[in-house]
Amino acid sequence: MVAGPLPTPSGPGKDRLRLWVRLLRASRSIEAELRERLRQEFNTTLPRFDVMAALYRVPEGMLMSDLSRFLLVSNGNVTGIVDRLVSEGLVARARRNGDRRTSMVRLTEEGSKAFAVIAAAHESWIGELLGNVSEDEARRLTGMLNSFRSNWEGRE
Amino acid sequence: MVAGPLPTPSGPGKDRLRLWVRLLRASRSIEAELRERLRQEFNTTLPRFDVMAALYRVPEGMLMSDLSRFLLVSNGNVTGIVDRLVSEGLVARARRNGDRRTSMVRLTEEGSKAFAVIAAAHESWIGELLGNVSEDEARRLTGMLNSFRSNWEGRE
DNA sequence: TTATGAAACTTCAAGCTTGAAATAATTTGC
DNA sequence: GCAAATTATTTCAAGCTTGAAGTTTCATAA
Repeated sequence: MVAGPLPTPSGPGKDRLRLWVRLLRASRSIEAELRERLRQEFNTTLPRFDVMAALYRVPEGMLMSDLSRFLLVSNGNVTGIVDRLVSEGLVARARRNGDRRTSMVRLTEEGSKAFAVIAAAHESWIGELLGNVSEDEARRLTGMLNSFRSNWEGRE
Repeated sequence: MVAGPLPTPSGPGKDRLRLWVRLLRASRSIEAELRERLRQEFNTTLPRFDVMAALYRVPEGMLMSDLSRFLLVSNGNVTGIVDRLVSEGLVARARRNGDRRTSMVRLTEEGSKAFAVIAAAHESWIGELLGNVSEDEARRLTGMLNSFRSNWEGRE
């Protein structure tokens, strides 16, 4: 995945392959740095941050399945992460009257406060780590990344 | 990480944050698709593919530590993946005379043949999944991604 | 009704991943 | 030479991740 043959290859499709390798290396580097800082500064993890970020947008909460779809991870995965967040008092499950299979998951008051602090740091880290990209360039890159999403997304 | 607040936020730094979210979602989607196909078609995993791809470039082999640096994963991680590849007969460890702490890890004949087949499929998958990106656009995107690597890389 | 199927979750085993601690071998400084 | 520091690797516990199998609840319809 990450490898790029050393005598730089050429041929049809090689440019896309190279793009993918770069994309993956970029996101892995940034992820590694964020994970490290989240651990050092806030004693938390990236998956927990992801879940809290998703919930922060929606005070009324989300279903487990919505959460898993939104975060692009499996159902069973979310169960474990939410379990840990619940045991830390940052997240709460609320059984619903209508459908007893589902439960709304939401940030607790404490979780919401904690997340706001972490999110502020997170945003400034991103600003630092992507500092070489101008705001304008960032917008253009974002647009280009959008364009190739449609190709495989929404198939499941 | 993946979350983007729904009432689209604005302000200084928001464009970089949005870029990061897109970048991460893009690479996660593609990774998920590749992982699925590697499993279905070749009964293997992304980490194993990564290790084999790294080794394929260098017939004489790599040290464990070079492998871990190259793949941006921890040392202990590589140990486990290489262990499994060795038990599958795809990779071999060779103790060196010079330095008995280290061992050269290389693809076996079988591993090399197997990888060539998988790599061809992989490249065509990438061509398919990034089909919306023209070759020209791919080159430009790659260049832009390069530009912001230097900002945090090579710090450790 | 009531069975049949679908949907929302959880559980589970296997594998991946990390950071820290442990081992072993080499290098450095005295 | 030899202690101390460094380097290369493995081991380990904890957590993340997946796909598959299992449970409970709901929806459909004969």
